Amino acid sequence: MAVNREQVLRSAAALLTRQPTATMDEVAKAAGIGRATLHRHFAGREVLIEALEELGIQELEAAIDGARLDEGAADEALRRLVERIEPAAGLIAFLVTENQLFEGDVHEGWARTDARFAALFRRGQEQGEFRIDLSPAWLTEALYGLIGAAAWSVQDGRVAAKDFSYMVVELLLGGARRSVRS
Amino acid sequence: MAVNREQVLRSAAALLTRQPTATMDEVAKAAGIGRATLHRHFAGREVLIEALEELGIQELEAAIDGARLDEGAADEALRRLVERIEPAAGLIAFLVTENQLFEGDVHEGWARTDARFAALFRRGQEQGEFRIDLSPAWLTEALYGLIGAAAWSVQDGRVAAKDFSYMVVELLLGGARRSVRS
DNA sequence: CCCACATGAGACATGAACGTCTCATGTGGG
DNA sequence: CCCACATGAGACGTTCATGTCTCATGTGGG
Repeated sequence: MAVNREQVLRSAAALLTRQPTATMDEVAKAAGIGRATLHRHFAGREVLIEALEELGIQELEAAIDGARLDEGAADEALRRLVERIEPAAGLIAFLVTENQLFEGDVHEGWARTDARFAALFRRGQEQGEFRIDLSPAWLTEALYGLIGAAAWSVQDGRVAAKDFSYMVVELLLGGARRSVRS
Repeated sequence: MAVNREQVLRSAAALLTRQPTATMDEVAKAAGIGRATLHRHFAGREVLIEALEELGIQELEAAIDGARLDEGAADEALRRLVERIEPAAGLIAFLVTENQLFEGDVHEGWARTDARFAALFRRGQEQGEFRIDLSPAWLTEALYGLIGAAAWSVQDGRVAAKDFSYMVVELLLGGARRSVRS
């Protein structure tokens, strides 16, 4: 009887990832509930987006935790990270774009994840694994960008879904990893 | 007296790049003209976006032409390309996001530029400069993604504007260029 | 078994942006 | 100099999504 909040959020995330401009009515339909019920659980579109942001950050932080970024080689840690991010890539891409669109204050959680990403890149630089001429801040932004590009490409069928993790990690690592150069 | 269409498009591009959800009224204000006049030149928001798309593709193709992608080493060609794209990066990022949002048929121009990008990457692979385990299609998407990430980062002041070209090219090339690996 | 309560469907009001229209104005070209 | 014409300001009607409300319904728990 009682609506499963988690389930509603999941279906909303899935829909909005594909169709960011979807109506509250469409979100409700996608969740298999009425628009009124949707409003009873999420007072408005803004609240719904905030809840999705909460969910996305939660999953992102879970991925970071699970990847144990401070253990082992930095490139291996990055590999573990992207693999764990993949399931939430679509949602992350949606939220990043959403944050780009509206100038309202950003959720504090993003600062936390940004810092943890940057810390990984900094560690890699200090240990001599990553090149130092690309700042951790840029590498962090680039990671978000590549995740979004890959998520959209897979969604539109331009590239195979199974290659997601490989493509992102290999492209980013190749650029971030210090290599023999002339 | 007569409104300068080009100038209106430029200011609209500048505004929408920063604020993609800007109103027609805001676009008009930004151009220093009345909303009615804006409507006289661009029948509706959709028409305005189409005109901006035309402008963006035009600049992108001009950048591609100027970069002479089929001359010299592929990595140098890519370097020339990104340098010439930079001035239009914000507009390109806006248009790519816009295309991602709406499911309406995409402008044919994107297929042309995509093909020329992919051709460059393919040439690099065939000449042994670029690694072959990342498809030209993915490298093309990654290039768009990195350009967008860099444009937004610069816009928000997270990274320095002068580093734009260097950051994009170095990260993308490092990943695409075949390097000594274990 | 029965009632409380969450739900679904839909009506209704609101607000925002859009597109159209009118009219006064001022300038630029003939 | 004078008139045609593009412009600016704003009023107006329309559409669309949103948010609120009511009411009938059906189920689940006591």
